[in-house]
Amino acid sequence: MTVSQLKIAPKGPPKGPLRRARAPEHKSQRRAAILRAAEGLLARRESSGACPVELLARKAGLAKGTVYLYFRSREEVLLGVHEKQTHEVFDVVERALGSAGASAESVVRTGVRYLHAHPQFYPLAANCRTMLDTNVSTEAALAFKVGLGKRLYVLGQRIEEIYPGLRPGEGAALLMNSYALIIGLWQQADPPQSLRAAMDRPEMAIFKIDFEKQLTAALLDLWEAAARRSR
Amino acid sequence: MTVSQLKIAPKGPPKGPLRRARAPEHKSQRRAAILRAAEGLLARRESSGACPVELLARKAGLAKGTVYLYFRSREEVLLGVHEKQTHEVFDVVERALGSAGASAESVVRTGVRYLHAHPQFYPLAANCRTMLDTNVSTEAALAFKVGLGKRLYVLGQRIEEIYPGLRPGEGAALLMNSYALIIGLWQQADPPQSLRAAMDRPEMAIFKIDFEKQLTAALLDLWEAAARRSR
Amino acid sequence: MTVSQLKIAPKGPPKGPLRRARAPEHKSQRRAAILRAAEGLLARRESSGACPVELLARKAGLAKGTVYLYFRSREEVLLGVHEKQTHEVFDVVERALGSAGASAESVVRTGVRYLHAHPQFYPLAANCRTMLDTNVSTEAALAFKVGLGKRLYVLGQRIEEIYPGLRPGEGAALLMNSYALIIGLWQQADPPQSLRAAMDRPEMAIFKIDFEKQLTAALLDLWEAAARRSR
Amino acid sequence: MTVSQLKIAPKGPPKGPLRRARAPEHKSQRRAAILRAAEGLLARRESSGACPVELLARKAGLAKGTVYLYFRSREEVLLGVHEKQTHEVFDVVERALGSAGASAESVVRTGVRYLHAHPQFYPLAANCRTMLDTNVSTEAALAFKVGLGKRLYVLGQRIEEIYPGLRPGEGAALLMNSYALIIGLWQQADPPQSLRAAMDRPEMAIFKIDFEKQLTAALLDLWEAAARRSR
DNA sequence: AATGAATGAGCATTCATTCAT
DNA sequence: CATGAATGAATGCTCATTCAT
Repeated sequence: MTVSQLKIAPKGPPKGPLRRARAPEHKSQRRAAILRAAEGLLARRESSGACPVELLARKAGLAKGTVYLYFRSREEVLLGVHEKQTHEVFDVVERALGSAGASAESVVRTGVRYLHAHPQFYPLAANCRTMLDTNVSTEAALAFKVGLGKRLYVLGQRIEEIYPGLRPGEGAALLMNSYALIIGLWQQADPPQSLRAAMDRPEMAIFKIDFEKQLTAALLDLWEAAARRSR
Repeated sequence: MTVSQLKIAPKGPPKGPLRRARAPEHKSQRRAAILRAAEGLLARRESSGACPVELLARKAGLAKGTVYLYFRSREEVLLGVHEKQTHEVFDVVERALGSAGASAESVVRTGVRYLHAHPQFYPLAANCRTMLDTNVSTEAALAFKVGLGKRLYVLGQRIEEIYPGLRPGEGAALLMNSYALIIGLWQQADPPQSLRAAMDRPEMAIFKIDFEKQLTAALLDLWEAAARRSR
Repeated sequence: MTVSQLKIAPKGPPKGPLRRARAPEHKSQRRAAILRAAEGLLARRESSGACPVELLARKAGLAKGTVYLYFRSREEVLLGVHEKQTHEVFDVVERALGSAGASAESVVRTGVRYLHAHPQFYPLAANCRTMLDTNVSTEAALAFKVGLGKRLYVLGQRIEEIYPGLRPGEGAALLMNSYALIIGLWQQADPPQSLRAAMDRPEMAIFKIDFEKQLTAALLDLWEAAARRSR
Repeated sequence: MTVSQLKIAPKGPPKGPLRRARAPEHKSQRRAAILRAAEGLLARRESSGACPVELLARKAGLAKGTVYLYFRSREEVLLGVHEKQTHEVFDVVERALGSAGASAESVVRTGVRYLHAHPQFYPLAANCRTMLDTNVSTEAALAFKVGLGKRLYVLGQRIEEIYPGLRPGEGAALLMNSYALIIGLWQQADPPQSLRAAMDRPEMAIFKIDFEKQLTAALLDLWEAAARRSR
């Protein structure tokens, strides 16, 4: 083994070329597979959005170029992951809102519990604005936003049914506020990598909060204020 | 005009001969000048935080290397800007809390009004978590956080004086929640560059919110919930 | 001609469309081409080993990034060149040792003659230690050294066959000493660029030695001393 | 302490400006002090020649700019250190050659013993050629070489007195060969930083030589060959 | 469709040297 | 003379994206 041969040795197990996705449903499957792989990868990475396409692809068992057959840019992959995760959160909230005896408390607690179990949601959500500003086509950004808007609309209406005094749009606003609080509070509460070790210092005590508890309380404040307004 | 400046035609605005900052107070001025230049630059840039050091330096009328005499990395400059802006917000809140007849409403409105006049605060604040994770020394991250924590503590206490029923720490938590809501809601409400043109479509109507109004309302919900709890 | 090459006029020699090296043997060829290009470049450069990657790449008809597909760092390219040259020297010595009637004199003269015809060997060899200390992975440094060691071992044994009285290892030591003398003497004898013009001054006469002659004589002293010891 | 103040805090103990060196002898003293400081610094550093001027200056208790009052470039400082060390080696050899009953063996052993006690000599000596090629004025390079040449001449003559059969110049050549062997063998034998840990592997055994012993033996071979020739 | 070799713009950072103070 | 702030050229390397195979 000479010096220059070092970089040439095959990096992984020799992969044969993947079976080709020809039918449309196969394409969707592959797209989803990429998103799933990316999600798994981001879950482990602390650096919120930095993630070379090479890694995404390898994790999905694909070659780099293949990713670009399904997404227009790296950021659109990440946006896709974020979109998926967001809709999953909305799914949970939707079910909670639809269940018998749904209340602000039950919905909020269900949502927070879900997020606690799926923390990979946070970093992408926190980076979403930056992503949309960077290398995402208007088309993709629009698709993402419109999809989000629809859910906000539908779920907002359901909330307005629960709290009949709310004016039109206040349900959606409540959701948006909740979403904002979640993202914002995580950004404050989750210590960055470089501070993990320093969190035990007395000066940092003020930041050692019980994230879930404080979030739940604040969300309930928002939801109950809305409820009160509707009476 | 130094020798090396003569070699090639200057690329940017003609620089006058730069006075050297020898005295500590001059150094502080220069440091502040860099921060001010960066702030001005970021205000114009949509890409929330990305900004080549070369540009920062040129905007400040300095050479690239000079920036590194005052900051350890590009990210620490940005963190410095964010720190400055955050303390300015806290200053405003502090004054509002200290004025006679301070109420949740007066404080919240003052804060929101200030932010409305200083929108350059938002993008950096939204990116703060990412910045802290990227190329910022533990030392700098700690200095930033500790400084923030102190203000949270002091102002939190003042809030607890206004609302005497609050338990210790609830004032700071209220501030943190407010901060979170502000950042989070801006991220949702401020349309990214690529969507500016598309905001008039009907599908996007749900996102065309009156940011200040909705923020004020939500903040008041939080603050009044705290007040109610303290009774 | 790729799209991006069209954007700006090419800075260097016009590049034909580069065939992609997919098969392992093509990769080896490309790797060898980079080494060859680097070797050629270094031969012209007096600065013994400094050479921007950009230049290496251009000389090889490649883009900068491509070099990093085949080598981990600039220094590993140079180490690769040095490795190649060193093995070529060893090849020559090996052949000389294997020929009928091989003697210290014949081997030494053959080696010196080869070096005389390939002076590009010297500057890299003289810089080898520095290279290994700078930006070379342990892996690469090890590969280089182990490869070298094997040849020293094999050739050392052959020398011990010629001089049967040598103790095990003395053959390799003789080679190493010879190598050391070659490198060391070149460093003394080859005038640096800045002194080329001054070599005719009387004070410098002492350094105007007949490099090949003095080297040959000293090497023979070493080899014959070994031979004598073995009797 | 805010983020941006971090880089401005004074780095060392506050130094008053140094007493000015006005008289010529003071200048020499300062020059020597810089060389001494640099020597001390390089002794600790494994990376042979890399050493920011800032560090050199700080180690000497001076400001960066002051160094440039006494040397034309960083490399000329290093060359100065090397020159100093080389002359110290020659001093030792000179004394050994001058002592009663001087023999090849006594001189060689004395020299090797001295080097063993002053290993900081090696890295600079090994880098000398590169230094002379990089950023050293012809004037400085010439001064260095001429000074070296004089000593080679004087000591060479003394050797020729000991071994009366040597032809003129063979004494100096013997010295030069010895010097070459020393430098060259150190480069082979001293493992670079990245390989320190790997030296215990069996494949590396061939390089785990007893440097002093092998060097002494080889030097004696050279010197005794010269002696024999003179008979 | 899939691959991964090739590309090269982009950028942070270092550091020798200058020169205003 | 001494200082150290200011300079900016120099450069290694990454990585998103393209496109020949």
